[in-house]
Amino acid sequence: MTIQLHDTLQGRKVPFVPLKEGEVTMYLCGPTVYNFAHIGNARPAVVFDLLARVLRRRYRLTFARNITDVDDKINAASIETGKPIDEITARYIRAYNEDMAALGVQPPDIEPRATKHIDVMIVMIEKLIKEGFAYEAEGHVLFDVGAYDRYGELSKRDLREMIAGSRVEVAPYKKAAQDFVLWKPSTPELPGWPSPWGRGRPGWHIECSAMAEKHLGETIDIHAGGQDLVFPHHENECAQSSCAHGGAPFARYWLHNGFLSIDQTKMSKSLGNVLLVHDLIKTIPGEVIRLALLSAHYRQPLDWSAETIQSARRMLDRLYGALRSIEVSPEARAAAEVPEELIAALEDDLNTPKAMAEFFAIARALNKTNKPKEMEALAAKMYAAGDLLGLLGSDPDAWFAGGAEGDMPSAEIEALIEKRNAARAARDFQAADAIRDQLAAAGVAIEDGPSGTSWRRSG
RNA sequence: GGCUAGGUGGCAGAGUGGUUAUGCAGCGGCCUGCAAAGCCGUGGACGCCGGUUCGAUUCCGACCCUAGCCUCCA
Repeated sequence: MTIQLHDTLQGRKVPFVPLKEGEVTMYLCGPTVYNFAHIGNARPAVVFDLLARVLRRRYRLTFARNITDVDDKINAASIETGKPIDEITARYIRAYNEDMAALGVQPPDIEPRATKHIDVMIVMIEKLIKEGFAYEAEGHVLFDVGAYDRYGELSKRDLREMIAGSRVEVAPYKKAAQDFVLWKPSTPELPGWPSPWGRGRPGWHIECSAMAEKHLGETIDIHAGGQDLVFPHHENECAQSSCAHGGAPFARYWLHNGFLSIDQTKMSKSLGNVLLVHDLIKTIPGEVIRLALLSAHYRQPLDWSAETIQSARRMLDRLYGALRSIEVSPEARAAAEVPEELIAALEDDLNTPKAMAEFFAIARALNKTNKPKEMEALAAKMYAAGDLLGLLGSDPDAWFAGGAEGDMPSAEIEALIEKRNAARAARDFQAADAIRDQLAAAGVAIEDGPSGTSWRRSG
């Protein structure tokens, strides 16, 4: 079975066949580094990290995720804080990578920065002007949408309707309202680079086109990002790249993740409900956030709430619970393979809910058996599945010990359990239950099993 | 207004032209000193109205509702 992916351009799920056999190129629109990443930013990072892991099983993947480090929002942040632009971008690039790492996101193969690719952008813009797809006007260079007859194909928009419905005031130097900026002039205070059109800076869309071309070639296999980038960002990238490359397709598969809402409402600064990953990971294990983001299919909308988090935590409780007190030798772990059904689910347009159902099926099989060898093999299988999904990276006991904030130190808990077990051995159940109540009051739940008593912070 | 996605059991969330999603919660049982965890069993669903069909939650059409985009935004 070939991998199936939903392509936005074709509007349906299609078999994935890379351009070059055995090799895949993928580009994901990364962050604009003017602030910490919020939970909505984390969704594409996590989702397409998983896709990268799935693709790497079969192909040699080159995965690029850019960093936009020249942008009006960054300039605004600099003016607002009085801090130099470099300091701001360096800070948030580092924070972004730390935050994503906490969510189990593996670093991409290439992390190109816009400011390091100005020369490539200028070459591309020159080419677009030369070929008649762009024009210069008052220090700006604009893409001439009218010169490209396939504009609107990706976002399924009719150009005429867009002009009619345009709500933006059209700059006087534009030939047409929908023409977009490739290059714009900078004032002396703002970042700028010399160019044939004077000192200036690139427009947003050209960055991705230029960086994708430089690192992945003229036609890339997969271009991914959030649904809201389809228009105008990806439509414009598509137009620029295709026109600069003699009509060659820019991306062969366009993947877009659905939107994330917070308590059923749109996340926005004005509502004050923007949740930063940086803050969330202070109280919620990164693994919980990752699983929560993967708990719905990537193209579906996902609502983020206390319940979403709780639910992901419970799922991990169950998975870790199955693995508790099972020793897995390195040999067993090396021999273990991810179950085919789970891989099949992921290869079917990244059906993570189905994959999780398969994951739970192994957990159930493991809970059911009491044959040591089988248990070890199943546990090893779970760890293999966890490696693919970017989950189960902790030791099970550590997971339960750290599940929630507790004011009782682990050593004290262990001591009380020992005391309670002594009481149980003496059949003094009243004393034993009193200790259990005491632990429960401190947020610690205990479980008596055949191999002794285990505990967890229940939160 | 236009475009694009959706509307599934108490909640989250897959999937399918007729047969168990899965997780959490509920109920019954086993296990346990009692619990918990686990296991077994169980109830409960496909927005509304038509159409196609032996049969539709699944296909087709209309309608209602929701979200995103159309302006910076993952």
